[in-house]
This record gives sequence, C-alpha cells and structure tokens, in this order.
Amino acid sequence: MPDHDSDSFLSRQTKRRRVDIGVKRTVGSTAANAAAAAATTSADIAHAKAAIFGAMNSLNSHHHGSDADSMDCSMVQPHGHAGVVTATNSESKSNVLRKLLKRANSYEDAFPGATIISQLLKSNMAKNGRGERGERGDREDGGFPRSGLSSGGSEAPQEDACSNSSQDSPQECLSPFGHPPALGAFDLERLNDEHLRAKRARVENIIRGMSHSPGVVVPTRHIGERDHELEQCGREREREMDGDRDREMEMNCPPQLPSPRGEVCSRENKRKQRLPQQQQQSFTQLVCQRKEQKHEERRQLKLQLEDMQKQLRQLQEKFFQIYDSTDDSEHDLSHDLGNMSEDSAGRSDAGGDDRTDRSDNEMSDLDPGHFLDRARALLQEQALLAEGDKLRREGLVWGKGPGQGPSSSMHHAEGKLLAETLKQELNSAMNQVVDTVVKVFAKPPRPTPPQVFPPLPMPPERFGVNVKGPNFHTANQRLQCFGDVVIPNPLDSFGSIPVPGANDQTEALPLVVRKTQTEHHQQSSAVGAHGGHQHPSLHPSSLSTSMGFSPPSFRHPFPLPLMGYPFQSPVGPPSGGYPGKDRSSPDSMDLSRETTSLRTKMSSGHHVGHHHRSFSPTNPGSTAEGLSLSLIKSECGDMSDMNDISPYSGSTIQEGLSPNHLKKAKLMFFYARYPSSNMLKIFFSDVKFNRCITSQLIKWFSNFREFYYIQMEKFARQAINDGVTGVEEMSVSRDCELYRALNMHYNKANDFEVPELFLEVATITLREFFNAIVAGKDVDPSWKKAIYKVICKLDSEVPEVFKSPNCLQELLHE
DNA sequence: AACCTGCCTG
DNA sequence: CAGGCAGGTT
Repeated sequence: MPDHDSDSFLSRQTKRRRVDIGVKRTVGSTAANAAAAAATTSADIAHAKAAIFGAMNSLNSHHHGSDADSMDCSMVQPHGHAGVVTATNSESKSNVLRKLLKRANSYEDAFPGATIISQLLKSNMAKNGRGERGERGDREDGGFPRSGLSSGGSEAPQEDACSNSSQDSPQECLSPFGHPPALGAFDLERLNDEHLRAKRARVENIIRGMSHSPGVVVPTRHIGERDHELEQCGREREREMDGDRDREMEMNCPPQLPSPRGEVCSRENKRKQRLPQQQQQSFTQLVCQRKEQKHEERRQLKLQLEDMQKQLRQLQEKFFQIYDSTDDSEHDLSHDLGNMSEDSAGRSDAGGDDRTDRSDNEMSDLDPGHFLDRARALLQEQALLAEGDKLRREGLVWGKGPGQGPSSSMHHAEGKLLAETLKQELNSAMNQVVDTVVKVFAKPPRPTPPQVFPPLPMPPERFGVNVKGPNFHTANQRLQCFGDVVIPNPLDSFGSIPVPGANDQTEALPLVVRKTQTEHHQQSSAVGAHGGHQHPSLHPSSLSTSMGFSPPSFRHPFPLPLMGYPFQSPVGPPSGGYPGKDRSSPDSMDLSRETTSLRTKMSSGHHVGHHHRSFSPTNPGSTAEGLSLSLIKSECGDMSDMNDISPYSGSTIQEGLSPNHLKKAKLMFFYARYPSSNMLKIFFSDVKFNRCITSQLIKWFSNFREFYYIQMEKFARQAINDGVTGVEEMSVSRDCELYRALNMHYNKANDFEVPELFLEVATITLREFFNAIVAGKDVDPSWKKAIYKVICKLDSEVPEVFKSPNCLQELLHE
C-alpha cells in the first residue's frame, strides 16, 4: 500500500488504539486494514477525478473518429474568424455575426459547462451541414463557421489552443464567419449585387447558427495535440477497461497511456486503484481512468443533453417569437450556413432530427431584414458592453462601428432585449446546471424525502418575449429537473489534479432509506458507483434514441444514484459571471470526493453486514430512482437476489428498509431482543431480503440491545449508588425513569402500548445487572455475557400483526 | 471461510 | 444508527 494518506492512516490507528484498550488486538492487522482503507479512499478520489475529466473529454473523444477533431477551434476563436473575413460594407454584417459568435463563444469560455450547449447546437446543426461536408476537411481556415458552439464537443484543451492560436494567427482557426476562399468570394460578390439581401441572409445564417447548433467543424488541426493524444489514449484505455471489470484495480491502468487493447483495466467496479504516489502518476492514472466511465456517463449525459436541448429549443422559439416576421429569403444563404452545420449524421443519432426539422421550419419564417436590423442593434449593444469588458477573449475589437448602430435604433431595444435574454438564459442555464451538480455532490447522500425526480418531459410553456423574470424561473425549474449534472470542464482542472487524499468520508451514512429503496450491497460488488454493470435501465433507450446525440457527447462522471437526489439547487445568479474554469477544479474535486466517499463505503467492509444504502437515496417512482436502483443493484454484484430487479413492477416488496421498518423493528424489540434472521424475514416480508438487508436488521437489533443494556446497567448502578440493597426493590414500571428512557428510544411517538411482558423482562434484566454489579462481577470484561444469556431466553412471541407489512398502521390505529 | 456477536467509535 | 474490527462459533 502506498504510504500516502498517512493522515487517515494515523487517525485510524488512533481509533484502533482506543478499541484496543478494551480488547487485545494485533496492531499489525489493524494497521494493515487502516492502510488498505486509506488506499482505497485515495484511489477512489483519483478515480472520481478521472471520471470527471473523462466526462468532459467525452465529447471530444467521441467525435474523434470523424472529422470532428478538425473543428473545435471555432468556438474558441470567435474573434479570429471575424478578422479574417469581412472587410467591405458587409462589415457591419460580419460584426454582427462576430458578435453573435462571440457571444456564443464567450458563453463557452465563461462556462466550461457550456460545452453541453455546444453539443446541443451541434446536433441541431447536423442537417445543415450535409451539403458542406466535403469542404470541411479541406479548408483549414476557411471551413465554414463551424460555430464554436458546435465544435464544442471539443475538448477544453482544444478550445484553448484554438483560442490562443486564433489570437495569434486568425487564419489558422477560421472564424465562424470567415468564409472559405471560394465561398467568401461568392458572398462578397453577391453582397455587392444585393447588399441588403446579403446582409439579411447573413444575419439569418448567423442567427440560425446560433439557434441551431453550430455543429460545424472547423478544420483546425493544430489544435491541442497534446489533448488529442491524451484523448486517444483515454479512449483506448476505455476500450480496454471494458474488458474485465472484475479484476482488482491494483495493477489496473498502468500509467502508460497507450495500452494495448488487449489489456483490461477493470472498469468501474473495483474502484480501488492504487493511489497515485506522485502527481505524475496520478495524472497518468487519471487519464487512463477517465475513459473508464465513459459509457456510463455517456448515457447520463444524454439525458442531460436532452434537457439542454429542450431548453435550447425553447430559447430558439422565444427568439423566433421575438422576430416572428416571415421571410423566405434565407435559403440562398443556406449553403453558407450549411457549412456551419457539421455533418453530424454519423454522430448525432436519430435525435438530431427533431431539432433540425424544427430549426428549418422556424428559420424559414424569419425575416432576414428584420433579423439584420436586430442583429445590428444587438451588435451595437454588445459593442458597448464589450468596451467595459475588454473583450478578454477576443483578439479583436469589434462592433462599435460608427454606422452600425444608428440605423437600427428602433430595434435597438428589441435587440438588446434579445441579447440579454439569450445571454441570461444561457447563463442561467449553465449556472443552474453547475450549481445543481455541486449541490448534489456537496450534499451528503442522506435519504431524502420522496421527492420525485422531476419528470424529464418539459413543460409546454415557452419563453415569452420578456423572459427575464418569471420565464427564467421556468427555465431554471426545468434545469432543476435535470437528473444530471453538468460537469465543469475537466480540462481546466486537468493540470492541477489535486488529490484529496485525506478526505475520506468518515461519517456514517444512514442505511435506512425511504421507501422503495434498493438495498445496498457492499463490498464484493466493489463495483464503482460509475456502474460497473451497465444495467439496462441505465440506458433509457427512449431517450437515447430520441436524443440523436452521439453517445459520447456528454459523459456523466458521477454515479447515477447521486443523480437521483432531488435537486434543490438554487438558481444560480444568472448575472454574476460564471466563475468558470477557476471554479471547475474545486467543484470537480468536491464532487469526486463525494463520489469517492460513497464508493469507498461501498467497497469497504469485509463486513457484509453493512449496507451502504445511503448511497441510494432514490426517489420513488422517479426515473432517477429506477436508474439508481438498477445501478445500486448492479453494484451489489454478489447479491443473491439479482433476479427480480423490478421491485417496482411488483407489489409491495421493496429493496430497502424504510424508516417505517426501523420503527417496526423497534416495536418488535419489545417482544424479541434476539430475533433470528428467519424471524426477521417473516416479519419483514415486504422487504426483499438479501445479505445486506438481513445484516442491517440484525445490526438494528444489536444496536437496540446495546442501548437497552446500557440503560439497564446505568440504572442498576444508579440504584446501587442510591443505596438500594435489595433486588426486590428493583423493578421497571411504566412510570420509572428507565422505562421512560426505553420507551423514548423504541417508541418515541409513544403511540404503541408497551407490552407488559417487556416490563417484566426489563425488570429481570435490571436485576441481573444489579446482582452482577453488587457481586462485583463487573470486574470481568465479559461479565455482561452471562446476563445476555439469560435475557436472550426471555424473548416472547411477536404478535402476528407484526407480520403484516402494514402493521404500523394497524398497530397505531388501535 | 462464513457468519455471528460484542465492543468501540463517530 | 452505522462503520469497523476482533473474537468466537460452526
């Protein structure tokens, strides 16, 4: 075991020491255990991190096979493009376009998570791009404006590289608007001929690009090669990992990135990977691991994407509503736009269709002229804003052209509104997502009230023209409904891979789950939360198919179960700039840490008796829950009851113990202090038993007994101290302190009548303790065992009513 | 080895 | 309550 995590090791040692005081234990073994635990934790953390990164990269890697890698720059270098292309009277137009692009880009930049949007946009663009495809590969610089957003699939690194390069040499990364030589010329010509018309068309195109994902690929090859390599490596690794996931990770994922495909790195289960002893190592590890969860996350990401798409659609709708003028002129420009659209046919699955269709129809309705005007106004506004802003990302300063604004003054307000609206919408969406993610992970996975995971279906509402206020809420709410989380750009934090080694979660997580929980299975299943098994339910086929995203678009680095948590994320302040990259790192860490903790727990104990149900606070009936359940199930690899995984389908059988079960167990304790496992099965017939459940129930009763005996001893000693000498004086009645204490513990609501028999047993127990203490037997470390033997024989029959799943109601109603 | 139990700790 | 461990039993 690595020596890292010495802290946790020490702490554990200390803990142990305490334990050792009472019982002789071998330090060696203890130490080993502690070390192991620590190692596991660290590994988990690393893994989680890797997962996050992987998720971020998923987009990139995803598209790799295709021409996608060539683009990506587009997003980053909105400005660069602008510079390249227009110079003539079309300048205003170009500016507008630039602005628009810039906006899009800036969003991306500002919000790493924006990639999602990009993806969405890309998907939408899919159709548009068909015609242009051939050109794409050839033109390095000219490639049509694959809008930055679209290429978003791009890895963060690529984006960065692109942006940088763009600044230095705009040509390299084509500006979205920069037309390829041939195309550009054509446009200019036409513009000269029909200036106004051209303008309109362009604006429309731009808008279209904005609204429909700019899935165009920008053929920038020079973009971060390093990332590319990493990505490739990761992909390979992923494939390898797909192999045997059962294998322990100890040796898994060797740092060497390029691993032969034959090799197998256990994928998600076996989270215990050795900890990175050095940063380098950790780095490589992360790279390797990042791919591990790709598949899983992919599915989750799909869901996220869907939501995002919906939102985008709504935005688009809103946009169109604002400019609901009708015009047909945009077609001639279509081919220009076509460039923008990347041929995503290959990548975007069926899902892209709906978006595309929609975009086509909507776009046709637009009035180019109107659009142009609006665009101008918007541009002007942005230019103003840009002043203050410095246009940090842009290498060029645009907008602000003297003649631009005035003409569209009448539309200025509208344009402004539009710009603001769009901006805010995007911002808020991104913020929301990020907040949600953070919140979810920051939150200890405790059983949450059965709030239901909001249904994916979006509310019919649309954005009104004045969306800022209430509409935002709508949007936010929708976001909140996301089961998924958007992950901060992994690349941003990639460089500084903090290894939160000492962050093991030490806090016990509640095993009890709200109704309909799945039981947890521990250890053996060490299957990572990332879902070693890809349970069918994890892949809502409906979603994926409809989505039309290429599977890899987004990955969800986090375990599904977490997603099941109700999102209570507050709506992030849309306005406030998004911390962006800076933020991504910490968030990622937190998330990963959380994940790690959970996973650690999952894989920890050799003690089968404990369940980590806490991990699956799912919400009944919700989609998320289903997912969570399945996942959890899968995680408990060795469960004996893998068979009927459909607790829901069925009747009353649940997979987890609920608070009501706990309450019931407590009441049962009044009758039976030492229930056998068989007895428990009989009395908890509404629970699907497995080792975890059984162990948990047994543990409950063990805890009950513990409390019971402690109370007995306490009161016995107290009585002795009070001068009681005769055992006869000792008894437990309903008005004594001892009874109150016990009743409070097992029957807090006091809605159950404690059986007389229990009082008798309690009295006997108290007397046993009394006698033993008086006799000085308590000097023997195991002096209580004799008492236990006596008491265990005093169990009485538990009333039949307890066998009913609804016994609580029946009992309490009486 | 698997399981159960008790103890300690958080 | 739950986690974790040691010890005992089968």
